[in-house]
Amino acid sequence: MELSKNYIPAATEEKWSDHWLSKRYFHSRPDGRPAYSVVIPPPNVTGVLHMGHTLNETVQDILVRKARMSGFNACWVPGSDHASIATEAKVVGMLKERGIDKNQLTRPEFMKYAYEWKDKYGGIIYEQIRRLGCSVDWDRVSFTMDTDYYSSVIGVFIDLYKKGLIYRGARMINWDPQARTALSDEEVDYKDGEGKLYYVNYALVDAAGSPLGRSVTIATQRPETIMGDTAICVNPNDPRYAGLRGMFAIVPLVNRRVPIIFDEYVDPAFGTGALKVTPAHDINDYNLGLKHSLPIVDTLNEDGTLSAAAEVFVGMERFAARKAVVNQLRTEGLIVKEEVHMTRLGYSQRTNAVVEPRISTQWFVRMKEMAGPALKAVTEGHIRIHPGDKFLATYKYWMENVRDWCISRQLWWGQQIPAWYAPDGSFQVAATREQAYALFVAAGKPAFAASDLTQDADVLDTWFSSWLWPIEVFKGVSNPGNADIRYYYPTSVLVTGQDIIFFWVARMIMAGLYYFPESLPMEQRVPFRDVYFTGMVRDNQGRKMSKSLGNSPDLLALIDKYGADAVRFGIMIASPAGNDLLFDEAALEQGRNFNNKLWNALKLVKGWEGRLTPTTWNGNTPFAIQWLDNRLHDVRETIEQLFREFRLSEALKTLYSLIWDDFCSWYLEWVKPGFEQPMDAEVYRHTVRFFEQLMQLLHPYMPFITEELYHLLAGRAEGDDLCVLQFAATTPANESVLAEGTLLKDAITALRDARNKAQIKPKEPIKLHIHSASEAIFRSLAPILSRQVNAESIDFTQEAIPGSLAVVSGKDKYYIVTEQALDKGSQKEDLLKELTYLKGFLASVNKKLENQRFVQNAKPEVVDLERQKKADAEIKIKTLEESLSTQ
RNA sequence: GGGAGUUUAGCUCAGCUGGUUCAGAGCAUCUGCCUUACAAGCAGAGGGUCGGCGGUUCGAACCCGUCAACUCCCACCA
Repeated sequence: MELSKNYIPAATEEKWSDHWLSKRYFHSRPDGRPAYSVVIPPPNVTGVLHMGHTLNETVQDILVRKARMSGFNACWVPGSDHASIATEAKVVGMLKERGIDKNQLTRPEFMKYAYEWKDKYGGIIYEQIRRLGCSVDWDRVSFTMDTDYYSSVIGVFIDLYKKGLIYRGARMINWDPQARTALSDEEVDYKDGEGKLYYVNYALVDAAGSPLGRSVTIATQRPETIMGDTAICVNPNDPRYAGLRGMFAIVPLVNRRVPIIFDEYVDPAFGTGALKVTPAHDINDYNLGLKHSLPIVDTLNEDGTLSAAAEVFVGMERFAARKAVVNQLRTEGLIVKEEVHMTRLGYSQRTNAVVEPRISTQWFVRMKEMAGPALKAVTEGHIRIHPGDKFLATYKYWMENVRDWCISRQLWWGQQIPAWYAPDGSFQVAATREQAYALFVAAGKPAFAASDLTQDADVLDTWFSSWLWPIEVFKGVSNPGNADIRYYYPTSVLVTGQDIIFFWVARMIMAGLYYFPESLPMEQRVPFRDVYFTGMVRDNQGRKMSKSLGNSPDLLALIDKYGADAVRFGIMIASPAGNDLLFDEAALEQGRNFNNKLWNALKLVKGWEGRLTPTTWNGNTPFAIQWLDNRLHDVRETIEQLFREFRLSEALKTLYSLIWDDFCSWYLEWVKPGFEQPMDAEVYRHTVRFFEQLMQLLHPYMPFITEELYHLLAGRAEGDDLCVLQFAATTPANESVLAEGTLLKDAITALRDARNKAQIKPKEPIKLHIHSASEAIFRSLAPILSRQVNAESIDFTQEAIPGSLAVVSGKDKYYIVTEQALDKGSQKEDLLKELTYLKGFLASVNKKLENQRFVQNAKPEVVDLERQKKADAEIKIKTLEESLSTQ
């Protein structure tokens, strides 16, 4: 079989992707094994996967594949989120391009376009997930607007409403007067700009309305809202205004008499310390109004012109009205000062119009009741957050300072709120018109027909559907108690971004605790046992990835260029848990190079296959095999520990080094036969076995190339595929074999370095004399050592060899004898440098040991350690001095 | 404005309960090699006052205080 020069990912990846799929390896059904279930954080249905997703998906696939190979029934549920805001914005944009205005469409017409859009673009993310090698169960694809899912969301809304956990309340929304629509917070861009602060005099009157000949000055940026003022507010602790108690002010232009109210909300240091209160046009004013029972005068129309309630300048556009009001106030001599003031204004992403804050009635979920148990689930350890407790503080802060959740959105794409309004404005919450009407009937004979009811126009916040995700993907809401939900819930681990800890993670915990009865133990109600937070992916300059910067790479292009395994490697190798990841293509190159390294190792090993010779070692296992065998045991235990701690990047680094250094650089060189020499059959058999084990360990990270190599290494029976090959139990390594390996590697490195520095040519053989307390060990290692340092002979000595080049490594001394003229200069220099360092080191250790307070206070084992260091340093110094004496 | 986090070699990061065989790894750099798997490679090497200052301690990258820079989430003050 001819193997190509380099590894070519494309064909391999498609082949295995298809094979795994046809074998249905990733399809899961409840059985006798323990479950390991993961639900994908559903990406936006119309989006493409960005590097943040790639990181999350890769982490999940690593965990899932590892579990699948470790005796678990692994189930990874894929899916997508209808993402009401983002998707609706895209659909509206698409319609605009076609010359269609959303406002001209009926709701069903719009929904038809939206579903068309979803069907067209929704598949892109699934293709990306497949190309990345994600081992998801394709039979379980879920979507937050699926029929069952939709009705589950509605059902939960109705249930919460019945329990009094959902209520209607006021909230300031962002209004776009040009588009005549409400905007989500995400659709508002804030820009700093220069504004003007106008200082306006309000005349004061007494309770009877008689002028007092005094006035109060307020500062405002929005004089056009003056006509909506319903109070003046000052701080009760502000001595300047203490005398105003019981007085009233006259609102200019409209001459409305409004009370002076006192509230600590007002900052005496800002402006004049007196605030005009306009409940209809500012959320803080609105809250003040609620607190002090003030009337609301809404002076603006939907299109941003002044309404009849303004009384003056009715119909004028708001900014024109501002100028007009200012002029009028100036004319009346009421403006005492104007000053420039830096301010931030919100602009609509859709029309670039300045956003107008507007009070509106919205639906809210009470959070206090739900936050308590959700906090407890984490603080009591029923859910463990990784890494460490880095995000615990954030979570606690959120749960303890929770605000009620506004769940209505002024959009069409989403689950429409199941509230039905009668012509008189009263309403009932029910799944259908008929059920709602029945409720009206039950409440008393209504004077209207069912057909007169209108459904609430708003839809629910996307998070109000995604908080049910870990339950409803297993049909836990729509078909309670079914086999899947009983087997797979709670899920094993949630992998997601730290930025949605509150939006999503906390709310899923709330939903799980709310949905499953309190009679069950907490650990059966929580949606997941572990949460693993990934950081944000940034570009290599630390900037956030964004479309406008154009620094967000196209995942499929990266896979085409480097291969999926290299992309996975690159994104994982420098991905500290919970920290931001600075994405750099250099890491992907490293991944590609690693692929190639594996490929070349395979070529080497396969080259031996054709010329095997019967083994000659008669039960004496060669050291190289003993050593790598134990290295594998050692690393496997390390890897298991790292996985338990979710330190996946560390685990990959460990594997990278095991494969590149231990296996390729050391082991393969140690067992490699001489030029044109045959390969020992037993050594070959072990080598293939080691290679398989390495591929198995690496498989969760780099599934394609490992599967490919597993099959190229040997013929496999049907169904013998790496992705389902079960790990053997780990056993501890033999420490003394590992120590001998270290000794051997150190000796080789030291001798090669000495050869380099003395400019002994690689082909020039040397005679080696070793002076070591570990002579027996060196004797057994001599065959490897001599080949690796090109020594034609190895002898053991008790004293320095005259005319040789001395090398010191640890406590051992080596003397190199060669025909070639030696350049001992740099070698001697090295020895002297080492000697200086050791003497300094010894001095510091001595100083410490002479310090009575150290000897008395430090732990005995620490003192012993210092004494050991002293003894070792003294031996090494003696060794060095002896060696130097021959130079 | 409130909360949280980060700061260790040129870059990305390890460093577990404080103890100079812990100042480390990878990448990049430099030197020598087209050595019979691999130049996308091999063999080596150099490189850091652990953000600044102060404190606790026999001893601090690690604990405490303070300052600075950067980041994220929330709120956005007339």
